[in-house]
Amino acid sequence: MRAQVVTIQDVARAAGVSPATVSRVFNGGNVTPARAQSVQRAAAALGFAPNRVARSLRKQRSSVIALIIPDIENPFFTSLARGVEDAAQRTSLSVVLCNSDEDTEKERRYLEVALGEQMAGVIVAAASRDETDLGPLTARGVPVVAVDRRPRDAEVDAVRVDDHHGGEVATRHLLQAGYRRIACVTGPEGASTSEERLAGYRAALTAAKGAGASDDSYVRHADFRVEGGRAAMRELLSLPEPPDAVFVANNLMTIGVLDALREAGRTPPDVGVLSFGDVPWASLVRPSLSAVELPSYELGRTAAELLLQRMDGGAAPLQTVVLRTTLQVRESTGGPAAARGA
Amino acid sequence: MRAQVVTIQDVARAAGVSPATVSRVFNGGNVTPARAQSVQRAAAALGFAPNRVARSLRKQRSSVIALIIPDIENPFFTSLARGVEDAAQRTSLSVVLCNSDEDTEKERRYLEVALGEQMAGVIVAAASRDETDLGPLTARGVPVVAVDRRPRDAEVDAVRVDDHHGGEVATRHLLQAGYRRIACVTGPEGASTSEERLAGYRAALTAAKGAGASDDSYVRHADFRVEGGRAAMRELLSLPEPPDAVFVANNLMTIGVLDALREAGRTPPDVGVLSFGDVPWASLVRPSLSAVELPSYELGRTAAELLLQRMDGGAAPLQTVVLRTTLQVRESTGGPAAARGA
DNA sequence: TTCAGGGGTGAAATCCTTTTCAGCGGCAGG
DNA sequence: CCTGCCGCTGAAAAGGATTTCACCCCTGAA
Repeated sequence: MRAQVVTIQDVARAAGVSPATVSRVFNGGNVTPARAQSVQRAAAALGFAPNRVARSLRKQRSSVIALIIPDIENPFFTSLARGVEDAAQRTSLSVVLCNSDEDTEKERRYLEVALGEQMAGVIVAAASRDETDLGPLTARGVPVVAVDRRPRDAEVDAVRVDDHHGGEVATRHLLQAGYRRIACVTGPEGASTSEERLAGYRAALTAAKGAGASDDSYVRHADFRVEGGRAAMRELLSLPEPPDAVFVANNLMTIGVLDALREAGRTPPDVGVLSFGDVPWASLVRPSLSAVELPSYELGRTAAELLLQRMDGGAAPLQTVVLRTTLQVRESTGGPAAARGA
Repeated sequence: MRAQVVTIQDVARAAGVSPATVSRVFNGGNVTPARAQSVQRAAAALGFAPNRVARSLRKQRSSVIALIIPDIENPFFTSLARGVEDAAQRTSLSVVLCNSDEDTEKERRYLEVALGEQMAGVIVAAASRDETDLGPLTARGVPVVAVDRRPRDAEVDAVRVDDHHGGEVATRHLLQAGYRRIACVTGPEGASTSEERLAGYRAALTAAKGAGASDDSYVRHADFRVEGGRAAMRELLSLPEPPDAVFVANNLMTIGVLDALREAGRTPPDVGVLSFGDVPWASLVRPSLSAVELPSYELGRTAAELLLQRMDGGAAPLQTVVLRTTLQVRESTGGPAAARGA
C-alpha cells in the first residue's frame, strides 16, 4: 500500500558506505569525490529524500520560518508576506504563513506550533500588544522579529512604520485643506498601530486647536476590517453635527467608510477621506484617494533580513527599524464644499 | 544563555512516574486520575511543552497540514484559505500557507517540504497542470486534495468549479446583451482553469455563430495578474477592429482590463466587461460589474473536509466535487452603445 | 627515521517522544 | 482456591538523521 520510505541507511547500504558518510555528502562534510559521487548516484536511484523531521530533531532546529499575520485578507499583510518570502528566497529556508485572524487564541496556538516544531525563526505581526506572549520563544533562543505591530515588553527586534508621525501628518493635511470637524476611525484598542495612529491624530488636533481639543466624540474604534469601517462611519454620519472629514487608520476600513459615505450620498472631497495605508487596487476608486503610503513590502523584507542576521549573527543588541511613511495627496482631500463656497 | 528545554523526562522525574505515563496523560491513555493530576501539575510547574518534532518522528506524521496556493495577493485564494482554516479549526490540526507564486519550482520546493516534514495532509491549487507532481506525496500515502486547479494524472481528490460551464454562460450572456465582437482574456496556458474557461467561451461563440467561429484573434493569454490583464486589453484595443466586449478569466486581470479601458476613455457598458470571479472590493467599482461568482470560501472548506475525511476514512474511492458558479448580472454588461443607438 | 597533523571514515551516541511488551495486582467467575 | 482477564505501569525499542569520537593512513617537517 504505502511505499516504504528510503532512509539514509538504505542509501548507505546501496553505496557501500556508512550512514555518516551519506550525511556528510548531503551536508558538505569531507568526503572523497569518488565516494561522494557513488552516494549521489545511489540516492538518485533510490529516490531518497531526507527526512526533515529526523534532521530537525537532531539539529534542534528546522529549516522553516513562520510568518504570523493577523489578517490574510488584507493586502497590506500579503504584500508584507511577499517581502518576507523574497528575502528568504535567497537562503535555504522556507516560509510558511499563519493567519491569526486578529484572534489572540489562534495566535497563541501558532506560536506554540512554531516553538514545538522548532522553527528556525518567527516573524510576527502581533494580534495584541498585551496578550501576545513571545516569552517562550525568546526563552528558548528562537530568533523573533516583530513587524508592524509591537507587543509590549517583548525582547525582540522590530520593524515598523512611524505610525504616530504618519497620523499627525495626515491629520494636519486635512486641517490645512480646510476641514474642521475631523473624525478618526482607528483600529481595535490593544493594537499598537491603532493607538499610535490615533495619538498622532490627537497630537495634530491639539497643536491646531489648543489643549482643549481632546474631544473624543469623533473617535471610533473599529476592527481593521471593511465592516467595522462601514459601521463606524455610519455612526459618525448620524451624529447631530457629522464630521466633514475622516482619518481612517487602515486600508480596509477605508473601503467601509467609502461605502457608508456613498449610502449617505456623500462623496469625497465633499467629505475629506484620508487613509492610513493604500486602499487595494486604488486605481479603481474615483475620486482618487489621498493616503499615507506604507512600505508594506519593505517592511516584510526588512523583517526577514533582520531575522536572518539574528540567526547567524548571535547576540548583537536588539534593534528597532522604523520605516518612513509618505503622504500621497490626491483628490479625496481637496477641501470641503463649504470652503469652496466661501 | 538558552534556557534548557523541559522534556517529558523532566516531567516524569518531577511527578515520580515514567515518561511513558506522562505521554499517556497527554495522549489520552489509561492513567489513574491521581497520578494524571500530579503529572499535569508537574508539567505546568515546569512549563513543559511537548516537542512536536520528536512526536512527528515517532508517529511518522505531524499535526500540520499545508495549503499551497499560487498567488497570495489574490483575494480569491485568501478567501479560499479562510475556508480551509475554518474547517481545520474544529480539529487539532494547524494550517500553514505556502505561496508558490505561480512558479512551479517554488511549488516543487513546498511540496518537498510538505513531504519531508511529514505533514498530515496537503491541499494544493496547482501552479501548473503538467508540471505539478504530486506523485511523491501520494506514493507515501499522504492525503492530498487538489483545489481549483487540477494537475493532470494526479490520483487525488479534487474540488473545483464548473469552469467550462461558467465560461459558456458568461459568454452567452454577453451575446444576448447585444455584443458581437467578444474578446477573451484568459490565464496562462497550462493552468486548467485558463483552458477550461476559454473552452467555455469558444463553445458559446461556436454555438452562436456556427462552427467557423473559432477565430482566436480576440483571445489573449495573460498571467492572472493585474498587469497581464492591462497589457492584454491594451493589445485588444489597438486592433484594427477592437472588441466591443471582453470576458476576463479572473478577478485581478479584470482590474487591469478596467484600467486599460479607462486609459482609452472607454467605460462599461459601452464595452461589455464580464469577470470570472468577483473583483475584490467590488463595492468600490462604478459601474458595477457583472461577474461569474465563485464560491471561493466553500471551495476551501470543501477541500478541507475532503482532506479530513480522507485522513481518517482510508481507502474510499477518489472523488471530485464540482461547485456551481452563478452569473451575477450588473451594469457593466448592459449592452453596447451601438445597439442602444440602433 | 620519527613525530605531528590532518583528511577521510565508521561505530555509536544523541535528539525526544510514542508504543510495544511484559509484569503486577486486583477482581470476577468457575 | 484457582484461573483468566483487565487496568495500570515502566523498561526498552523505535523512528531517521547528525555529530562526536576514535582510528587509520598519509604527508610534511624536524
